[in-house]
Amino acid sequence: MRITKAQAQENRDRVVGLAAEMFRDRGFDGVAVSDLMRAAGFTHGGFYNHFASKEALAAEALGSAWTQMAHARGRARDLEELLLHYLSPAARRAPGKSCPAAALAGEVARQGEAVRTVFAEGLEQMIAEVEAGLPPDAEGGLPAHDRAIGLVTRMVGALMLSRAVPDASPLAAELLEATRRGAAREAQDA
Amino acid sequence: MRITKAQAQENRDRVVGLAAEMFRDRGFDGVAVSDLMRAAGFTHGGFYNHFASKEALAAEALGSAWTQMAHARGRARDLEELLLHYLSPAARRAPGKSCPAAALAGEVARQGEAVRTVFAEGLEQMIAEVEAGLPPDAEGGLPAHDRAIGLVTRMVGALMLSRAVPDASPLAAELLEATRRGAAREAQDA
DNA sequence: TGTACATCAGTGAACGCGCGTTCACTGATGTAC
DNA sequence: TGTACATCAGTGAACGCGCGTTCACTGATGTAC
Repeated sequence: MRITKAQAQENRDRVVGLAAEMFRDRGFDGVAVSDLMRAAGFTHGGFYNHFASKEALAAEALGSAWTQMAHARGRARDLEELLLHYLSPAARRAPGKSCPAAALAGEVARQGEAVRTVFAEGLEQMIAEVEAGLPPDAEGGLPAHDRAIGLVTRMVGALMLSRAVPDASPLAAELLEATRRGAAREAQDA
Repeated sequence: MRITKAQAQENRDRVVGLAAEMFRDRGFDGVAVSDLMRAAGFTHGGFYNHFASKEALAAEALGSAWTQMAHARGRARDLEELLLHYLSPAARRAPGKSCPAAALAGEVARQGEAVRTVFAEGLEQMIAEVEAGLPPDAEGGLPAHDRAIGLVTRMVGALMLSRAVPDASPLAAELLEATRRGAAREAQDA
């Protein structure tokens, strides 16, 4: 049953990519190793040929999710367009294809150092990119770094809270829309 | 072994109160029914004399956590003092005694309707209280409700993200401090 | 280039463990008279 | 007020189940000659 080294690498990549999506959708605890391997088209026994543990995969999958997110950010022309996508009802409905922070921050806080470090790196990069898209500091205004942190915490908080509230609740949409208005204003004029 | 009705009610209350703290500290999945009952000084078998299921308790405990939080908010003299407590390193270190939203929003999104409804009610109340503490609308500024949502999403997002990042990471403190500065400014002048 | 053998990705059964929940039981409390 | 019995909060063993991880095995690939 041995297969090509290239094929093995491809299989491994598929598992990591699937994990990046499934973990965001259902949480780390919500995805069993056997679920994941079955989704990838394998039996669960082979998992440990590729990964030292489920937590080691979690760290890798989180990194992969951040990379995907960074690409999605790159596709937006400016901060306003980014906000529109980030805080869309579609993003709310599809955590698996959206921001890792909004989907996993709560669980990451209870994970080991490796996972948290990867989380911090991705978050730092997100803040830096948002900061780069901001208008220059106005006198009497806050420095761009503070403003970037304010925007990112608002984006993540709003998406997360909107998902926690019942789908039919007016709050679900309101959180996204109000944050979009408030954040867009900050993205334009300091 | 039967005990007084008053004693039984007291025992039940103790379990709910403990659950409110333990769930915030370790997440719903991180607290076993037997853990909880042992912490309350009982064996686990009696749990179902009081609660229909673990999820039913989760809904009640979340309500209890929100009530505690509302009392803590009431103790703050103004929005700025509230921010100072909410975004303090002490709050970061003690999720069990802090905001239910920051501790549980991610997991709540994957819970049943009952839990999510209780979550929405507590969040709505928090937004309303923050709104009541805001300065009146300035012309050309955003309405107070939008500003309140902006503040709450920032507070929750910042606390949550700060906890997800390694304790030693500069980001952990930076997220809290930058958000405190930015939010305090918004709490004062529109 | 061809042959012999070591490697190792994937298989599927098995492991120990902790989980949520159920249940027969106990005995002090609550209640009907 | 006193007595007889039903109630039910708490006990602790047991349930079925799914989890992360391990392991002996398979057989095509990779490698040494």
